[in-house]
Amino acid sequence: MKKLLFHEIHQKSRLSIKEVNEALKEFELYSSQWSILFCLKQFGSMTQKEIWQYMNVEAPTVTRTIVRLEESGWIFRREGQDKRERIVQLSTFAEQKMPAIENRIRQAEERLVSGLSNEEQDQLIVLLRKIGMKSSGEKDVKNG
Amino acid sequence: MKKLLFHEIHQKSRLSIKEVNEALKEFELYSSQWSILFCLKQFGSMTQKEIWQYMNVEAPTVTRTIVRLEESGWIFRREGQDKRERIVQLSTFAEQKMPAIENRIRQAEERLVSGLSNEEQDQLIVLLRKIGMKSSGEKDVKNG
DNA sequence: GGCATATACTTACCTAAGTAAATAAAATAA
DNA sequence: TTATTTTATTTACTTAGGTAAGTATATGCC
Repeated sequence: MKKLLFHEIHQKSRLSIKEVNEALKEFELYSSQWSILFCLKQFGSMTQKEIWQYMNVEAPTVTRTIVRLEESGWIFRREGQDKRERIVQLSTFAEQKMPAIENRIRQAEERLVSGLSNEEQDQLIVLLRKIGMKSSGEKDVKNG
Repeated sequence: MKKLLFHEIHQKSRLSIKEVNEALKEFELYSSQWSILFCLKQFGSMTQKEIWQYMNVEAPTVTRTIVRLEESGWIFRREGQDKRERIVQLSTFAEQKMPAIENRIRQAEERLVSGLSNEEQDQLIVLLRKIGMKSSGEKDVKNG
């Protein structure tokens, strides 16, 4: 019986999250919090909308995680020109800690992919990125 | 800046789950419920432990999902020889519905992987399965 | 047999992600 | 200008996953 790709991805995703959470324990962070910090590290200050759009999650998910990151001092928020939006920024505390955390994460990730050669790792990313991308010009699902 | 594999997998996992949940709506099922039904379809009656071991999740997760599947009539449970364990079995209702649901899921999955050739799809599964496996051959849990 | 340990499952509580609806500010139409 | 619609964020509630601890049955050792 042919196994579904969906299940394979789902399982490896759970496995990765578990590994990352384990690695983050010493920093008292969770994987979703890390994802946002990593995002801010790359792009600098961002509105919440920019964050959830980049991360491909919904707005409420980001709200919740951001609130916790703010409470624990990793980020802070300020008003933008547009008073609806809130601009998120890393705290200096976070800025200082980021390199060590990123190191720890890459270390965990290396363990996860230690069974793959470098070429295989690159190939895997290429293939993953093709998931959910239409082959030919097909209608978008947005207005179903 | 090199993007982390962890994030790629995580994103595609969420995307797949969303797609699968959408496909399952007409059957009033959720993706995790489907995963268990699919498992039982493949292997027949199983104890809860066999289910969570095969699915690589923790026991409480399976308990919760199984309870809901039982309440909505998709499965039922009976005692085994060992009175601690509970043997899970598809209901005849579920047996009848399964082919249609599996069709619907495979259809959703085809949309997800429509950007990949057949060779790429096979390659992707091969690479995914190597994640979390140490370079020197490690044993699989229960490959059906 | 009786006590200690192990096993299968459940309960309680945490993070994470989703949808739907509420709120507040901005943009647009009348 | 005022009224309507759109947009950014939040709140409430649901599924889904995890860990830790509790319960009931099996198993081992004395």
